[in-house]
Amino acid sequence: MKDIRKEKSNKTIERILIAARTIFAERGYNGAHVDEIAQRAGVNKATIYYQIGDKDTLYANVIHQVVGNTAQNIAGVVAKVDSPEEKLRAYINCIAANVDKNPEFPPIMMREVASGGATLPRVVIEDIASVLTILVGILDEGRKKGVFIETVPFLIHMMIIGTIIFYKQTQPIKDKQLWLPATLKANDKKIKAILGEEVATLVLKAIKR
Amino acid sequence: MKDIRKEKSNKTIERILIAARTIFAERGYNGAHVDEIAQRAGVNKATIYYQIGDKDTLYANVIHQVVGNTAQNIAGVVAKVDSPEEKLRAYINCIAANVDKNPEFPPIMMREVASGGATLPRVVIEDIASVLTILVGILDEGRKKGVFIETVPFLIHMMIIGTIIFYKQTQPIKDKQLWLPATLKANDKKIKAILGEEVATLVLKAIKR
DNA sequence: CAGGTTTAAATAACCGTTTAGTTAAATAAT
DNA sequence: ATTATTTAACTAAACGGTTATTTAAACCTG
Repeated sequence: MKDIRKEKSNKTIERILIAARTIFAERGYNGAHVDEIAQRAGVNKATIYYQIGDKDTLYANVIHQVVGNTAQNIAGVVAKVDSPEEKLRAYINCIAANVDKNPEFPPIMMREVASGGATLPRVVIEDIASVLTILVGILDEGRKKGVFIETVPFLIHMMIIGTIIFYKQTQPIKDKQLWLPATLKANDKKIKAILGEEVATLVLKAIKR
Repeated sequence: MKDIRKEKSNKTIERILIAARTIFAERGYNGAHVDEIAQRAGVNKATIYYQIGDKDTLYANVIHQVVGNTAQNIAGVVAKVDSPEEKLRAYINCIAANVDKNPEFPPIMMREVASGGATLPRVVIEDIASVLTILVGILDEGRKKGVFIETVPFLIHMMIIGTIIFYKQTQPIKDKQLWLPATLKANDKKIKAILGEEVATLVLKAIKR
């Protein structure tokens, strides 16, 4: 027996969270206005306060939804393959796929990092830590087996995530501008679909013994 | 015949710009309050409007000061060496050095990218384009000489700048947190001084034929 | 009608910008 | 040289628009 009221309010909450995610991603925390989120969600502003709470709480919900699932995905995907190379490929591809599915991830994460992670909820920080731990395991195993050189895991992770996020987020900026030489716009389309593979190839080549 | 008033106002403008740079970097455009900048600079709020103009103008001044000089630096440094490998090393090291000298660069650039570069002044965009053009030249020459593989220059640039900026900006966050495994904190100090070299080595290894 | 849900309207704090006025240095007039 | 006038630099206070949050009334829905 399903409670229709609950369903309705669930739908309302859903709509609010989707609108909030979009607008927080577009304008950042301070640039996003509750009025605009309400309008976008098609609800009255007060409904947000009734269903979710104040702006901080709303933002925490959004960031948890956006960043939260990535960690478990990675753990699952990496466990499915054997060699360190394959694991690293899976790791990178999984991040790229998640960014792809979640266009709000890059801007939100960027602004979060830019402000020193001051507002990052504990949960999210733990997610990131667990992802990092997985990478350390992969790199360590590869080094022990003699297939990877000695590396600084934290730097490698920043290389992976920095490359993916920056590329994804600057792509639209580049496309909108007419100022750059044709050489740059050339090999563009063919990458879009396989950014993860491209990055994986580069990183693997960089750290292979 | 020296005009004491002029000297005084120059010092005032300087103080305002320094304060503004710090606070815009810390909090972003919307999070930065003119009141706080004035307080930090030790001047009355209205002085900012008298000497510089409104918040937009103030921000444009800051971003120009922070991003402006990097482009010319790179061009100069790259021209000094010969082989594509050396040129790329110089390119990467120059960016790293600039980020090092300019701690406000990462957060400001990140937020700028996050918001789709909507507020980037024309001048800054031209700077970035000229830097990209230099990289295209290096990669092209390397490929023609058979020392580099075929690459997507835009992706390589995002790899370089993404890695450096993300690493620099996440370092303090990481250090403040106690949650992560000791393995991660290990090889840390020895990198800090030579981040540029480290990134250059990785990128070169990745794109060498 | 009774409960949860949504809404329009009100509130209050905040923050960018302006204004009107003060201080003091530089220049002109006596 | 002393006084008067102009000008640059700065300041305190206020203005006005914006925006997060609250309130109380209307609205469903069972």
